[in-house]
Amino acid sequence: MKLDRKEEIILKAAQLFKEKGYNAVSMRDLAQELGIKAASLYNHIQSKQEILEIIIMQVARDFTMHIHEVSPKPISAIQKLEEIIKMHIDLTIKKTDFLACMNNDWMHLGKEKKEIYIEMRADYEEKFREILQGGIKANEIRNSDIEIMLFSILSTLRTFYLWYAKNKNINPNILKKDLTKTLLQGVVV
Amino acid sequence: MKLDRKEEIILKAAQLFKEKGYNAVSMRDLAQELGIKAASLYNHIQSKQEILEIIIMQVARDFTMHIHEVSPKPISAIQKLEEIIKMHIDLTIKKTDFLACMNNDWMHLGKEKKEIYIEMRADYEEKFREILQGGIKANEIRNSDIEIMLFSILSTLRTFYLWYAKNKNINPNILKKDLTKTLLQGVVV
DNA sequence: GTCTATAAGGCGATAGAC
DNA sequence: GTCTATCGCCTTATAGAC
Repeated sequence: MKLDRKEEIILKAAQLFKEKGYNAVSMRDLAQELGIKAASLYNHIQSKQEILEIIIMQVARDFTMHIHEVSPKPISAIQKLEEIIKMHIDLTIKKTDFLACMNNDWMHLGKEKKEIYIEMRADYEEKFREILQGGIKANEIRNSDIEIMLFSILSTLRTFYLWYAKNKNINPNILKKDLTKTLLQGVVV
Repeated sequence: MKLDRKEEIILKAAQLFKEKGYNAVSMRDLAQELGIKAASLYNHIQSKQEILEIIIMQVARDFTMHIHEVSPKPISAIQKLEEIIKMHIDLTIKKTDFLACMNNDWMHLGKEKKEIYIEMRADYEEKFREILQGGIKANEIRNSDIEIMLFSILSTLRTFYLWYAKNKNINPNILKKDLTKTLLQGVVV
């Protein structure tokens, strides 16, 4: 699996953005990490912002695609939530840096892409909300404040890359089981 | 309640840092928001970094102080968790901008303060972990992966200012009840 | 495809007048 | 306490040689 130069640049950029944040990484920093000069980057990418756009839009599309796949399935709300949690963990493992980047630096997108991102995120949350509502109707999920349940689950899933960074050796299947249990059933006996 | 100039600068800085991130806010931006020139800021503060340090260290101390207060109380683990959740909500309401700043920009602290911050955070997590462990021993809390339970609760509490920004009119007491219920009991019926 | 050189402007911070 | 003027450095990005 050979990476072309552009992919290499984007992967390294995502790694650096995750560690220091978009604005704290200069094109000189990025170039140095790749063993070239800053000017040479511009043979492969148009601008620093383009790198950020590619990173964020790619992973935003992944999430949007997956929830639209899970949402209409003829399964219970609980089973849908289990699939979504599994999906978040898989993406956290496969695309840690991209995910961190999306979470922390989306506000540094250009005007146009930022609007698209915000819309995709709202769409994702709406699909999630519909699943919870379906669960309440079917008496699978507690009839409590839906916005709080939504935020509680989603905030943990969105920042889970922070936990994973310090626990990389865990078995993904055990992880999925334990996180699902905690998010759905809470911590009380 | 009259603010002196330094407090005014720090409050406005926290607000701007929350919106754009530390590195994306220049001293010229900050000064303009206050109706003065950038050079004038330096009569009140030593450097841009000093502003960040004051913001983050203040709220980090608040959290540390409170958990050391709750931890030794002769109450059940569940009651301790309830008090901690209440405390997070109170600080989220009272110091939204400071909290956002701490969460997003702590890595831009100078070397020395960054080390102190990381240590305070580790101490906070350790106290939290001890409370969960006590709860497991007393059979109040499920004997599941403690690190996952810790992260699940803490990640929601730490980013709760994002939710609160869009739901400012909610009654704090109802909020505390609902969030506590969701974090402790989960979402399943 | 990478290099050197450089443009054009923003950055944090200081000096000194008022 | 705020101002104007400025320093020295860093920034993204381009031009043109090799």
